[in-house]
Amino acid sequence: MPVPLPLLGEPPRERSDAARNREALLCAARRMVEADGVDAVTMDALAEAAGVGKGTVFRRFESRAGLMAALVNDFEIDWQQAVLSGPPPLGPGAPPMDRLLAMGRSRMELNLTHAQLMEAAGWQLTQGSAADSFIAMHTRHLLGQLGVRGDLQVLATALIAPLAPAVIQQQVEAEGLDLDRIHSGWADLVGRVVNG
Amino acid sequence: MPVPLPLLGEPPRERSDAARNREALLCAARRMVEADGVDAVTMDALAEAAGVGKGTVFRRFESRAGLMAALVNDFEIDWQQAVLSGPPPLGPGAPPMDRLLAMGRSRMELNLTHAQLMEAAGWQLTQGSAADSFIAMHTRHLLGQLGVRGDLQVLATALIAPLAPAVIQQQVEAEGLDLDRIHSGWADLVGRVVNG
DNA sequence: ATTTCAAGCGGACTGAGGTCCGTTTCTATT
DNA sequence: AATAGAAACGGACCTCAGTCCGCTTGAAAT
Repeated sequence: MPVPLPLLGEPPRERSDAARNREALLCAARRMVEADGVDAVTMDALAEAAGVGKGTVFRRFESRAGLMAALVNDFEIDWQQAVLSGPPPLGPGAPPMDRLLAMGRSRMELNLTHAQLMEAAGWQLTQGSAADSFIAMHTRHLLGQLGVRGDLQVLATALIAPLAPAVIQQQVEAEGLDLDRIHSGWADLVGRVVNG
Repeated sequence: MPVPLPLLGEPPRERSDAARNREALLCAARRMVEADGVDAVTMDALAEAAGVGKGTVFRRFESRAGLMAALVNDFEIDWQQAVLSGPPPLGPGAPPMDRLLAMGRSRMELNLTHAQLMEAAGWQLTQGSAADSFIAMHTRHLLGQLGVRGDLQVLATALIAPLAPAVIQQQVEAEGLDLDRIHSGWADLVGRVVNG
């Protein structure tokens, strides 16, 4: 019988009860975040809200940070889709510079909106994981199209660093700047890099 | 009698036992960090090592992050001194561009060396506190001297962001880049900004 | 339908950060 | 030297992330 036949290295597929619990946990977590904020999501409370044991929560998500990363992942997927195949200027079709500036703006907004969640996700996602890797790649790609010469890997990393949730949040909430101004400054920076 | 006389708003001076305990705690903490790393510094262990109660630790430093911030503060003071009145090119006397590049290099090294400590200090210091404020101010000042036009506050923040401990650490430990390369890339960025 | 057993489950338990409050100690004043 | 009261102290106590292990269950094979 043509069973899914476990391909080399593929995890052997999730059991149905496991899948059900994972969904229940994610749903409950989203509800709790929406209702009472990120801090209200304790692992015990989440387990109870989802009607499972605490051990199950950790089995599914490893840690609190892992859970938060899973929540952030939804937005991340959408955003990557928008960049890869959404409408211009964020998506393909617009001139590279327009796309780069749109990416910066869009990322600032995303990072500001979900700053708390991303903070709670910690290293699991904020730094060093697939998300950052994707942005760096894309930025590098656009810089290349714009004819920028130099160490594009390091340059791209440097250009996205100011978009980090903590940096944006600091500027908005402590220094009282608005996103327009921050984006203008960043656009200025990008402009100088491209025309340097 | 010429008592210190409490100047308006000055905190009323620390009691002698409090000062003694603060020193004992900081010493013990430094020893523990050196001996077994940042993670080994638990509040209970620290209290016992310093021979005080746990409540005292929290009275002095508010939180674990606050304690770590106090430890980082030592290095921070030294660094700020070096920038303000140390030998060139980091200190005054060298051309602004030399100073700026030296600042970047020096800060990268500092942030990489104490990445764990700074991470543990969290928002207390990594973002939004006096330390960042000082660097931003200084960067802005140098950019001004270099004749850079534009929103210097935002521009300075953007230029400093890639020096953040997490960013440097990520590049060195996960991407395998060395500090020379990272600094070259950053210098390139700065050069483009100044000559843009 | 029955068997088998890996995967999943739950909740008691541990360890660490942070709080509280009754007790002790410093210091200013008389 | 005695006194008063504010500041500091200490450690029991609370919450919450994370672990462990004996029990249960889903699904593949007979």
